[in-house]
Amino acid sequence: MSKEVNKKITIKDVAKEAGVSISTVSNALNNVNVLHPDTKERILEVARRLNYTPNLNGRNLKAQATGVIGLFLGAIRGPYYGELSDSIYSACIDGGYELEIFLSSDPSHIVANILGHRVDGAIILNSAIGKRQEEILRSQGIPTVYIDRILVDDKSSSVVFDSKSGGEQAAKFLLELGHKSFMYIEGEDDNYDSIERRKGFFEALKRAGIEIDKDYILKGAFERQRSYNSVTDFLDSGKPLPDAVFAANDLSAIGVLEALRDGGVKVPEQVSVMGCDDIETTRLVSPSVTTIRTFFEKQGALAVEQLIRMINGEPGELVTLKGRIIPRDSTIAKDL
Amino acid sequence: MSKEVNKKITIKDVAKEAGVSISTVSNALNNVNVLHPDTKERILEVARRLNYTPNLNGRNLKAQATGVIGLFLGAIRGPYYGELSDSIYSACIDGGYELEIFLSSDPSHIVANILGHRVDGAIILNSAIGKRQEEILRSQGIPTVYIDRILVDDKSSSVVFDSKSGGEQAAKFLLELGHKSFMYIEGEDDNYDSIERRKGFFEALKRAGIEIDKDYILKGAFERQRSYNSVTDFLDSGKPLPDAVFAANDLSAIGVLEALRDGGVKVPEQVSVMGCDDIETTRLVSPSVTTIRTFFEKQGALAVEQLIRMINGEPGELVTLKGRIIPRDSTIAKDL
DNA sequence: TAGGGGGGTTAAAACGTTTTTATCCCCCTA
DNA sequence: TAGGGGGATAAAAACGTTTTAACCCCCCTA
Repeated sequence: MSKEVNKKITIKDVAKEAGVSISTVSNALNNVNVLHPDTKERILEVARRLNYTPNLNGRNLKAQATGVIGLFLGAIRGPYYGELSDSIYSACIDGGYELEIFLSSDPSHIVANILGHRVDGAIILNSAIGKRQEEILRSQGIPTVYIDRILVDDKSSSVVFDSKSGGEQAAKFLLELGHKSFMYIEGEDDNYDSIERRKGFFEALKRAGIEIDKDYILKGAFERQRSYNSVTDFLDSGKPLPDAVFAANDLSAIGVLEALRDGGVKVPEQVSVMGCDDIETTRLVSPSVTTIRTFFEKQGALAVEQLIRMINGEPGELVTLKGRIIPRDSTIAKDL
Repeated sequence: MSKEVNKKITIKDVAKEAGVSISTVSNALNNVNVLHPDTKERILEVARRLNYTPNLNGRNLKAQATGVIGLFLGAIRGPYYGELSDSIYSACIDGGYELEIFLSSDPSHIVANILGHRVDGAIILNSAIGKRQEEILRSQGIPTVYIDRILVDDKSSSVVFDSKSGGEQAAKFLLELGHKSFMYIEGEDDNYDSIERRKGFFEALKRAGIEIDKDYILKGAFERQRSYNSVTDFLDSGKPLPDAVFAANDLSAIGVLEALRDGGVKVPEQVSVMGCDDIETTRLVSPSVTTIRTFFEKQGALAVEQLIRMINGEPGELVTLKGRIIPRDSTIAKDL
């Protein structure tokens, strides 16, 4: 069980084999049009034959720009991150950049990777990042796009779903269906979207003269199981049902649906339920879930666009996406 | 719009600020216990104050081993890759390695990244990789784990779900429920799992004296919509319904469910349906879908384990995971 | 024939680390 | 007092690139 030493092919090997200097090889590979066509062709042939692949550490060490964009996530599982990552990837390629994805929930580790890899820019979707890390990135002038918080300056952009307006839309939609009493299932504590959705929802209801009692604000943590439990506890308490439930995201709404079904409550006949995000599963469960599409594929493309703008020297911006209500079977007009 | 030059803090800056040489700084940072405690403390303080972060390109250029494992995927979206990636990440951390994820469907680009980043090992889940790339990796002695194909040698391991046995399990389960006539929804063409699942399913049925007619083998391509369309076309043809449908994966099974529902066929009363993989959605739809759990979280951990074994000089292995039937509401015993 | 010019190639420096080897200085001992 | 030893620090080489500046030849022109 010995760690084998595997000699990798370097530019030096190619040079020796082709009988030229390493600068000549470099020129041949990088298409600097200064070489004799025959020399160039010979070198390329040798490189191909030896399966030469440039050591990117060497290249990036020398280069002032690496051509790499880094995406920093806390985790990938779930219905959200995969789509987002794929769309970010496409946008990077279209923009002429490479993408590298780093998973981590340790803030200083994340910063070490951003700085250490000398990425040209970073896209961050990670609630673990704190003030101190933001400050370091700013002070070192790394172009950064945040997707789950708002922070805008010369080198920082934010691309966020307008969650407050989402909450307002939900309230408006449910009010127009004639509902009068409501329940809200909260998202994760301290989460930007969670806070804003609640704010928008509550303010819109207030404008319509409606307040929500504390007992009708339940914990959901953006999770299905957590929401299921909260609603089940509520049903056990015997309090009167609300006309409608707005959950901070779709997973949560699906948990609500299950809890109501298991509790013998008919949706949408007795209670209307709606979520937010429009993940695929909302279409597959029955009843299908009314929700707000947040276009998170688009968020990826916009994030990359912002990042490339900043890499090119332009200042950061705040980009906001509005949602759109997708009516499905879990909501129905209240018959009076 | 000028590309700004951002001078990054290097070890040299720290050395100058602390009034020592760069070797001393390096020693301080890497905990080589040879420095005077005061010097060390002073240097660490300066490094912290300047937000110094080592340039990994420099470090990796020098090092013979980078401590990095690379995960190479064609895409992340969907219910599968996210979970897998997360579990690979955890296993890497536990094993003392960093993980970097690269998205790409261009085979030579993938090889360029594996070799170019000098990762200590690679995990590949990408059907785009071909013989030529496998050969290059082998010839350069890069420890590699394949998750969607079988290739085993000194530096290559494979960690795959035993799809053939999965197909057999499905057949056995449905036969025991008393079903006599079957439909199979195929996965993606040329895909390892698709081929094996079919083989296992068909062979087990054959042993029971049952053959499936060509008209009852439908295209599904592992996709929900594609499967929906195929089944809908089948219903339109007016041919007699089978007792049970086995779909090559869960997404496909869900598409079948929808098509049957929309075609007025009751599941499981008229037709039993089962899938494979046990993605979360199978629990959420109604009826919930009977399926075979493939433990793809475990696959990640096993892949990393194999990789680390090979990095330490041991030869590759074939690791096979057996599935387990998860009975749910979409299957029922045939009443005779 | 001397000088200039230019096409083709190479030498050398630089990027930021780590690591091996050298240096320095002080104290101890003979 | 000379020499040795050892603790602390520094110098220098090396990793694999890219790039700038230099070089070498040959041909052309004056």
